[in-house]
Amino acid sequence: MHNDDLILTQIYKNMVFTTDETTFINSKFENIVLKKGDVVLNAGEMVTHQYYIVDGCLRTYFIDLSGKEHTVQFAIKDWWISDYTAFFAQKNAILTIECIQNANLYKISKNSMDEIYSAFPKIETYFRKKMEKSFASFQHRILSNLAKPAKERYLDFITTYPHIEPLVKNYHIASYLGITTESLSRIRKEL
Amino acid sequence: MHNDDLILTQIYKNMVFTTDETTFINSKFENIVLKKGDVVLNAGEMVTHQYYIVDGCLRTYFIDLSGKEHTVQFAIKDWWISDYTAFFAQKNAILTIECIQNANLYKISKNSMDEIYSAFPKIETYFRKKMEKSFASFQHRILSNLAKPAKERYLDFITTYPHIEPLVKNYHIASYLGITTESLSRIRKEL
DNA sequence: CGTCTATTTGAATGTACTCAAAAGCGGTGG
DNA sequence: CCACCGCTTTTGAGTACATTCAAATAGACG
Repeated sequence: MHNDDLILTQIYKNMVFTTDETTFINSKFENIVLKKGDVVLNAGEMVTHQYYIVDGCLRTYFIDLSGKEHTVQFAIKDWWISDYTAFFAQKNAILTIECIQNANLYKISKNSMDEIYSAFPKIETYFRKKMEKSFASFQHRILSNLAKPAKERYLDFITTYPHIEPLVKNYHIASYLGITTESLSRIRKEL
Repeated sequence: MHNDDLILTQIYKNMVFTTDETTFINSKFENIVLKKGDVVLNAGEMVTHQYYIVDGCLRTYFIDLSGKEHTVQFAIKDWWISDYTAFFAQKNAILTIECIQNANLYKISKNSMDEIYSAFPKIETYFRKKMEKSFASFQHRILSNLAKPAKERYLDFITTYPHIEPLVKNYHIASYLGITTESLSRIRKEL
């Protein structure tokens, strides 16, 4: 299989395109290889792209006024990642995107996405539905943060994302759960 | 102006439709009048509709295992409200939608939305963008909950939603901020 | 083995919580 | 007009949980 075909078969599963369409869409993607520790996007920079993860693990985080890091999202194989708030509005990032396990990505610009949307309404539908799922998982996380104590949130995390847990450090999980590393350590001791 | 025209001019501002299109879209909406205390949707029920608010104020809330209420969203004039997680997936609600100030709504079913989407891709784009904004505000709230102490979250709330604050009780705000009424009272005393 | 990073442990502190009770506010009916 | 009732907010005292800061262990890797 030709390398360019790989993008579409992975990203737009179950969709059928002509050769011309395939060529058009593939021309909008660019491959990137990252090493652990690499930063794809720094807070403050203009956000022009979103990233599809072929393999590896990344996270987005936010640094608050007191200097503390807060992990917003982890992302692994077959997930999309960006600072979406800034991406949608074409503004400067408040999040930093960092590679935490060697990764292989495809990036695509917002402009290219918009071109694809107008050329292929099916893809807009596909992304609207993805967005709806993200919306649902964000809402679930808000409820979880409001309603559950740290220990249960930790248990939820490791059961909901069993594939992510082994790829990330405990202090990443702590910053995702909104607690300190020390508190997470104490929670883990109780289990 | 004929009453039916009102729906479209309010909801789909800046979009132009023919008479037939207007008739088609308007036929999908149904008007509802609610009084303070009325419940539009109960947790556990199938979620088939979303609601556009012409006037009044509603909220969605979640009741956790210990019986505590957690307000997920407030909504006023010109906002949409539903249990979107359940609405998108056509599942049973985990949220309850309650009217907290006499309200006038238009409701529309998911099926009707899908029909409108396929007939008018512009409307799908419009809703995708709305979804993107909701996504952004949810993310903002997650960051805010993780990064800021209760006092700042309260100040953020009253400055971000000055039109909502006078319509809701303090205990609603507390349950939105994730703190108790007593804590909110103490925070307010300090200001 | 030594160094760097990550995790754990301890002790003191602080913030928000629970439970219980008092005060404030708004509307209704006598 | 005022007394009463229900609902909302406030106050107080004791408690629980997570935090901070500092230091000790445990792992990973050259």
